[in-house]
Parts: sequence; C-alpha cells; structure tokens
Amino acid sequence: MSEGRATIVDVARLAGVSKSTVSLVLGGSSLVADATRERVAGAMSELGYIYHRGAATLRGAKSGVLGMVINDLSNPFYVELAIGIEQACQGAGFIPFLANSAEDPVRQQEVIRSMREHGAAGLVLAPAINTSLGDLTGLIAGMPVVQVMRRLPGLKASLVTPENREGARKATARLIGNGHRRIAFVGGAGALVVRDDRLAGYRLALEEAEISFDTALVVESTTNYAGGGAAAARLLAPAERATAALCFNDVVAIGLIRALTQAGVLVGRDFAVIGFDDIEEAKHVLPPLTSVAVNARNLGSRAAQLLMRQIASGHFEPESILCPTSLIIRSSCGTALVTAEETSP
Amino acid sequence: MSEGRATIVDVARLAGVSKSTVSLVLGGSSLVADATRERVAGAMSELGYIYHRGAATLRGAKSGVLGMVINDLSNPFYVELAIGIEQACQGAGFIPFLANSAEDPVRQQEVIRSMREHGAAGLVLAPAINTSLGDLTGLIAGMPVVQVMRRLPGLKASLVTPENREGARKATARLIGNGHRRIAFVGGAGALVVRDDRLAGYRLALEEAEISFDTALVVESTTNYAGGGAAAARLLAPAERATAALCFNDVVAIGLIRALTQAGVLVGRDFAVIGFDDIEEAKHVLPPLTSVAVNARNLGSRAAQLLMRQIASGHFEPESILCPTSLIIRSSCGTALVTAEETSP
DNA sequence: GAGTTGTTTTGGAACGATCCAAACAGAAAT
DNA sequence: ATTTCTGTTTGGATCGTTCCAAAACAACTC
Repeated sequence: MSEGRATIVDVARLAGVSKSTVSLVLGGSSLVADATRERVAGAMSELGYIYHRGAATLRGAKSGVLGMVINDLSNPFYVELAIGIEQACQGAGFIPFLANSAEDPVRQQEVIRSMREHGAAGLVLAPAINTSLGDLTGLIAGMPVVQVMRRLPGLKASLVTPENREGARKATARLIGNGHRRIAFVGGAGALVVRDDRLAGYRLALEEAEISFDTALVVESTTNYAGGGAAAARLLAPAERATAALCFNDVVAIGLIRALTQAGVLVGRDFAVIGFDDIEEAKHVLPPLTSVAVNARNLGSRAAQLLMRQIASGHFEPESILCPTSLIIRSSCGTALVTAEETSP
Repeated sequence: MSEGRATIVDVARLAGVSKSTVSLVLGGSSLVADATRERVAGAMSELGYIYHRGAATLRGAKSGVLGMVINDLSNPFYVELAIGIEQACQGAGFIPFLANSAEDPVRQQEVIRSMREHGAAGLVLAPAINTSLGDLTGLIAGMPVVQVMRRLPGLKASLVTPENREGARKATARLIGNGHRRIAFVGGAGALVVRDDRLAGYRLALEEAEISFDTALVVESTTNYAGGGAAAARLLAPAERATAALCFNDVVAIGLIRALTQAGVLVGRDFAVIGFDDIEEAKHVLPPLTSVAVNARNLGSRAAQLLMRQIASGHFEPESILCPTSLIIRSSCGTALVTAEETSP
C-alpha cells in the first residue's frame, strides 16, 4: 500500500505476468491477448499504479514537457500569452513549466538550465530585454526553441510574432484618414525589435500619405503608465504640437490619456489616441481606447503548437509565423460611433 | 558534440576519472581533491554537460517540481495567485508545472494525474467548483497537497486562505460606521465555502451593531460583471431598498457600479459599494472601488512555501494558514477623502 | 618493511521503464 | 512424429544517476 509508489513489476506480479507484458499493455500494443490486458488493467487500478514517465524518458522516449520562459509576468499581455501556451499544451497532452525571467538575462539563463535539467523537450521563450546571443546559444543547443513576441537576431530558433508593422500602418492610416497630420509615436526606447517594427509601420503610413516624418514627434519613454504620462507635456508643447498619437502599447496609451485628460484636453475630440495590444483594460478606460489587437492568447497557442510539432517530428529547423492583428475602433481615436472590427487579411 | 546529451560518464572519461567521482563533484562533496574537482568542472563546461535530474529522482532523490492546478486562469485574481506561486518557487530552486482546470473536475483529475506521472513532488491546488472528495482522494495519496482559496471539506490536505470572515466583517463595519443600515450582500451562490465565510463575516458585523439580518438583502448571482449588473434592479426595488452593498468580489462590484450608474444612482454618494479581492481594475473604475484586499500573490507564495517545506521535510500533516486582509478605502464607499489603508492585526 | 593511519577514488548494483531477440503454446500442415 | 505457423509472452540489457563497500594511494610510525 504505502511502501512508495507501485511499479510495473508490482503490477506484473499481481496480474501473474511478466513486466514486459505490462509494458506492452501500457503501450496499447495489439499483441497482448484481451484476457491478459484486462487482468493487467485490473491489477493497475487495484494498486493505484501511476505511470513513471521519468523512467521512460531515460530510455529515450520524448518527454511531453515544455518550458515557457516569459519576460514579464506583471504585464497582463504576457500573462495572456502564457495562458495561451498552457491551453495549447493541454489540448495536446503536453504540460508546461512556468517561469518568469522578470527581464533579467541571468535569471533567464538559470531557469532555462533548470528546465533542461528537469527534462523539458523544448522551449517557448519571450526573451528578456538585453539578452545577448551568447547567453543562449550554448544553453539551448540541441533543443527546439520558439521565440514569441520578441526576436533575438542571430538566434537559431523559430519565431511567432504579430504583424507589428502592418498593425501600426493600419492604425496610423486610420488617424490620417480622420484628418490628422501631426501624429506622434509615443513610448518605448532603444533597441527593442518590436518597437522598431511598429515604428516602421508608422513611418510607412506617413509615407503613403506623403506626410513628412518628423523626429520631434517620436517620443521615447518607459513602457508603463508613467511613461505615457510623461509624454503628454511634450505633445502639447507649442513647438511640436501634435493632434494624435500612436502609442507603443496600451499601458503607455492609457497613461497618456490620463495625463491629457488631467491637462484639460478632451481625448477623442481634441486629441486622438491609439494603443497597441488591446488589453482588457482598454475597454474600460475613459474614453475607451482604440487599439491594435494582437490576441496574445492566440499568439501563445500558435507558438506552443509550432514547438510541439517540432518536438514530435524531431525537425528543429527555424520557422516563422506572423499572426494577423486587427484594429479595434473605440472612441479614443475620435470616431465614437464606428465600432466595427476590421480584420487584417 | 551532437550525439545526444553528454552524460556523467562522458565527463568522467574526459577528466580521466570514474563516474563516481563526477557524481561526488556534482553533489559538492568535500571528499574529492581540489585538483580533481577542477579537472571535472573543466570537462563539464567543455562538453556543455547538463545534469539529468530525472535519472537522479529515479534513484530516490526528491524532484524539485511542483504542480499548480488553478481553477480559472481567465480570472485575474487566480492569475496573480499563480504568479505568486511561481515567484516562491524560483526563490527556492523549485519549478512549477502550470495547469488550468477551468472549473472542470474531470480536467482537473487529468492534469493532476499527468503531473504525478511527470514526477511532481507536490501540488498547490485551487479546487474546481463541484469537485467531489472521491475525485481526489485516491489520486493524491502519498503526495503533499496545499489547497488555496477554496477548501474541499474532508480532504486530507493543507489549506491557505485569506481571512474571509474577518475581511467581510471589517468592510461591513465600515459601511455601518458610515451610517448605513440597509446593507446588501451581493453575488455568488450556493455551496461555495469562500462565500459562506464572507457571508458569515457580514452577518457578524450586523450582529455586533444590532442590526437584524434580512434575507431579502442577500442577492445571489453569477460571479461576473453581468451578475453584479443584474443585482442592481433588486437593490433599488422599493420593497427592499438598500443603501449599500458588500459584494462577493470586485468583478461583481464593478458590474453593480456600472448598472447603478446607468440607473442614475451616484455611487459613492447615494449608494456605497465595497468589493472583495482588490483586483487591479478596482483602482481604475469610476468611482474607484473600495475593496477588501486579499493579496493573491502573497497567498500563492505562502501556499508554495508551505508545500515546499512539506516536500523537503517529508511530513505531510495538513496545516492551515490564514492570510490577513486589508480594507482599501476608495471613494465608492462614500468617504472619498480618506485614503489610508488599515491593515488587519 | 610491515603496519597504521587518513585521504581519495572506484566498481557495480540499484531505480522504473522500454525493447529486442528468443521462447512458448497450440493448431495446422507435412 | 516432426515441422511450420500464428499468436502471446518473457528475460535481460539498457538509459543516467546515486550510494555503498571496498580498493588504492600517500604519509606516517614503529
């Protein structure tokens, strides 16, 4: 009973067969006679037998465990992403390890190593900021890795991202269509690939409308409420007065809306704001925030599915998946009455 | 190089020692000579050796993996809880499996079994609604389990919960202190232990103030925005007109606030509302919501710590931990100017 | 040089599964 | 009676670790 966990040998003894036969039953083999199968199954449930996958992987079976390493679990967007991964795993009989790197490359290394030690067969990775190529290359050798949201240039790993450029282009085009000419790009800073892509989409839309690009309208900031708030003053300064802003993400956008409101600017009428990611809060802020929806959950699912496919097939060739975005129109961008969602092709 | 993962034997060969010596180095034993230790360490990094914990647990080492089974990951409160668990794990060198049971007892059984098969040494469990004792007793035999938030009466497992009763008592007392006499309890239904506790605290406060308990003021509902919304009509009906409400949780409270506002009632002046859990959104809703803060993250950490202690010690005797709550005063309860946080003893 | 220490190192048997080659039983064909 | 066949079942080696008893080595003492 309580002398530790029952093993395949215990089951075999109780059923009066050899351990090999029990193993065949576990594997669902058609070799074993029906009567025997039943006897073995009976013995299993009588003993409360639990399969020991660790022992099996030791012999070479692949593990069915995958690691998810997320850069920032205090950000609801990445939480959604993680949930998407878990969902996909559950559907496929996989089970995920969860770890938060908290944007710390050292912690990230530690958790990845720990996951490998514990037998993870692959990794879904949302890389921490400032991760360097050398941090990862050795660590992940021989195991499939799918990067999600962010990409580390030069890493031999797959990638799943939203169509950042196209999403930003659509959003900017919308603002232009509403008559704006002085449109700012607010939030983020430096070498973030995601930001580069979104900024590129913004510039593309300006170009298409033959509006000249003005560096003064690109405002860097931390990517939190405070950062968005801090940007407000600059956008209202007479020299570079803007009438609309595309923000790096929703959190920045909400910070900006609050600061503008506080300054007496009526967002949605005097000033248009569009965010990115469409987090839950976007619906509830006042005015409701127009946002480029990224569907983090779907992104996570796709990443996990790709990874599981690579694990199952044993082919780890890097692959890229772009997930479509859609512009969710709410009143913050100045057209309160239109609420249709237009999905990208 | 790429002929599979390097093993302890490969390291031994390269360092010119036996596998036993390498094992001693891994275990940090003081038996091995410094020179040898260095040679072995060198060989390890040269080969990119990765420790295989699975093989070790097979020999009897305990696993360092714990499972978290969460009832509802679409609820931000439980997400916070999960993050707290992950945090505590990382601090202690443990690593958690993540699974969402989505309030489905069958799924819950499946993931628990899967976690055991994969070698989880213990479980943090936020039980799904309608879980029956029999679903779990056999499954978790011989492994430590810590229930969190909810409790399954009769289950041989530890428990970590917030002081639901005391929190509800304090909140209700506050409303009474503000002059209210017709105070409703809104949200939840049926056999939820958490709700019973909160309801008990509510009744206790009424009793202490010698206000008689009125069944008509207890409004059942689903525990989502819609449920809170639906309750509004009943609270405004002339027969049972209430002037304040303590809600089962914040989501219900926010639904209620919206519906009341829509009906022309000015919450915070004409009607007082207090929620439970203090989710992020509580700050941002209008008017900002007074709430009994539960600190889900802390709750998760405590649960994980308790579990890890039990795993390490090998003693699985059930234990209970009550986590203090604090009443976070915001304007929805009618005292807009007071913003101090009073912490429970 | 044999014995007595003390410090390092080492074979080999576990742990719980898989899988191959080989054995077994019974029926059918020779 | 022997062979062949089909359908089942089974030892034992193996995976990467740990751990124990025993071996090897070095430095002493008598």
